[in-house]
Amino acid sequence: MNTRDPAIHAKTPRSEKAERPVQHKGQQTRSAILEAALGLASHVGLEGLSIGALAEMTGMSKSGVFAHFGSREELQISVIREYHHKFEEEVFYPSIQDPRGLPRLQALFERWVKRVSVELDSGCIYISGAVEFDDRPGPVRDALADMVLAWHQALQRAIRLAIEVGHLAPDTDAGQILFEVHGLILALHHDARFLRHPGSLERAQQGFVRTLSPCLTDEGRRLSRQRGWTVHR
Amino acid sequence: MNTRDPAIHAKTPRSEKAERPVQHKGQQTRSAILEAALGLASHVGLEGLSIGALAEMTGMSKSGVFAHFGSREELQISVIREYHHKFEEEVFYPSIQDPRGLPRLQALFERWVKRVSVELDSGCIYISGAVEFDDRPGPVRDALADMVLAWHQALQRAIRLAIEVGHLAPDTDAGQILFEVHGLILALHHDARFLRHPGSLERAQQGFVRTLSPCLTDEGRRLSRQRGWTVHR
DNA sequence: GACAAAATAGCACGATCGTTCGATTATTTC
DNA sequence: GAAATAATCGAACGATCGTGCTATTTTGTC
Repeated sequence: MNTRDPAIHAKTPRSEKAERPVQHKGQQTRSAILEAALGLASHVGLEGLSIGALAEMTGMSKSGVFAHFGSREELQISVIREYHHKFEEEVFYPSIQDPRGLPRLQALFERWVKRVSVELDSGCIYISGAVEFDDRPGPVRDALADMVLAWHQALQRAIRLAIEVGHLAPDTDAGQILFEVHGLILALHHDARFLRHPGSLERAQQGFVRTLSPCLTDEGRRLSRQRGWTVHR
Repeated sequence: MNTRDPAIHAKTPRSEKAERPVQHKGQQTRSAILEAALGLASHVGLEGLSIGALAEMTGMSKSGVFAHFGSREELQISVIREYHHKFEEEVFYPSIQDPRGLPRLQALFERWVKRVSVELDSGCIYISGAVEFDDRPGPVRDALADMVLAWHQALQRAIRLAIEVGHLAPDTDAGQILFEVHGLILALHHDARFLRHPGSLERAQQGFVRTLSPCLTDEGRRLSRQRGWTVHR
């Protein structure tokens, strides 16, 4: 179901549906606009989003597009929420099917990597948004920060779980691991998208095993070997 | 001298001075504009730079500002070059005074960290620019990529030097180290500036020693101990 | 099919953007 | 100090931006 309770909980309330006459045409074109906006924002950023361009893409009038959101800010926030939803659907949910511990952690990382690097040609709104709004307070920034924080906390939970099930050493600093792994994703985004360095994907993956390597327990080492992890200097 | 040959070589030719009548008033206000632009761009990004805002900041007319650059693009490129120059002056040159090997590498990292995190309140144009222009071909992107690449190569040289002098193991993958260390800086920029997490600076520093740790030779380990590096899991 | 409501279009507004051009002031050169 | 040149201003341009208002069309309900 698409109304599934999000497991990457964001603080933003989702109860905005109180329509009476059950109309669907509106929601339908709203979704179409949102999808176009998502594609556009991933190229030109959330700040680069313009209602005029969106109108042209969807073949509507400017005011027609505008009416669905009421303001540019609300449009931006909606785009962020839409991206969060897609991110949950493509990265989080499939990965928590894997058994907790190293397998799940690797699944999360792998899908995250895929989303950031290859993912057709669209950039990551979490990353570009963070740069655009690190100096701009307001509701857009707040919404973005909520989503990013929720995702980080979900990741940290997965790391802690790997400690609890005995794949990572008990004195492992989950926050530190998260910081470094997040850095790998950001470096990947930078090198692959901006510098267009080939081989960045392998660099990120190698970084992942290099980061976790010193934290592995005997059981974790056994698991990682059987998953084909090879760690170079 | 401020016309020192840049050691972080960028491919862009610097021979644009062919003035005859030795005028200085122009260059002087140009510098003032550029400084204001640098401050503004570090807050709102290179794309957020507007000539109108710059005119207001410097107390000039729009066309007065404009005349110094001839186009918005040229202004952006000039800002990038100015930032590169400042970066060289504050990060690169002071660090290569340190002896080659681990000391120099740490000095480079430390100053880089400082530039990205505390540096008053201004963000890093290399980082924000990379996100803004990863999808936007053109001369601005090219200029930015040149500068970033030059800096990365300078760093990689420092890493290779650390291998050559025997602080890092001979089979160390310099490119991989660069990738991961760069990731630490990006994560720092993200967590400190966007999420405003306290303690991000320590996370980055701990990440630095964690990344280098498995590559240290006996001599490198001795050196790092005497520099007070403590590596946790 | 009539009626109500929702969805969309059309038009105009003030603002700001980068840019051009001619006039004016400031600076440098002789 | 005069002449020449550089630096700056002021006004205007077309474009695009977000937004508000009023029609008009489309949709869902009975």
